[in-house]
Amino acid sequence: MRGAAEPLLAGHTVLEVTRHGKHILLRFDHGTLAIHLGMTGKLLVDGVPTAYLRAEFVMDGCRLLFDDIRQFGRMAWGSGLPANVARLGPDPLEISAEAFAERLRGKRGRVKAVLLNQVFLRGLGNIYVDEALHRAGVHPLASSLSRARAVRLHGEIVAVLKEAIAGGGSSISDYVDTEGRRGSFQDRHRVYGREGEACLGCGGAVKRIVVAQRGTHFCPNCQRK
DNA sequence: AGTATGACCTGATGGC
DNA sequence: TGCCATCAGGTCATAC
Repeated sequence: MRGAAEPLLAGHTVLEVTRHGKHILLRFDHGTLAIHLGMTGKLLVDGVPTAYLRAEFVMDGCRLLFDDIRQFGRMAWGSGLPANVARLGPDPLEISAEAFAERLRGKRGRVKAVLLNQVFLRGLGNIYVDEALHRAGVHPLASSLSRARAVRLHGEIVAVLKEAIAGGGSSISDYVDTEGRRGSFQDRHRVYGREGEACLGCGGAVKRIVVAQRGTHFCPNCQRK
């Protein structure tokens, strides 16, 4: 490895690669390296280094590059899990609908802000929150949901994540996988980035507001508080 | 506990 | 043509 973590990792072996929320975990025999891609980060296998190279992992058989134009990405190390990773909430694909509903019931505040909070639920970013809320018919400013609506929301979160993963993710500008391939899910966004365009459900105009300091896209007709 | 604001960072975009 | 302001978003620090 070349980069800040070189003395820590030189000579050690990657035992396993997993995902934890938005973090990619490289497990070693003496601890775990968590990599967060931020917005524009990329992990590239045998890629071409750019001016934005953050780290290079030189391994038997390949080189793994951590490239990040905007430099919002970060790496963290822990002898177990890094602390900022260990404190994250449950994975939406693992928690049951009932447990999700119960967890949401204990939260006050706007549902969009709650879903973006990685300590509440790990892995959802701005795009997928907007998409899941639209599918579930829930207004981003809703502040308390019935149990039935919470269960439905969980189902739509799971559906959106599974479809996005199957589509290779959303490549708005920078995202590519380790082979440099763009995702296709951006073509299936129903509200995100579609301000002023027709809602695919009712034909009305998609509206954009700011919630929790994030651009928020929704249909005022299909999504209720 | 919630909400808001600014900082970080660079490229794309629009106005003049 | 070119300069400048603005925007995009994940997380964290800080303040109310």
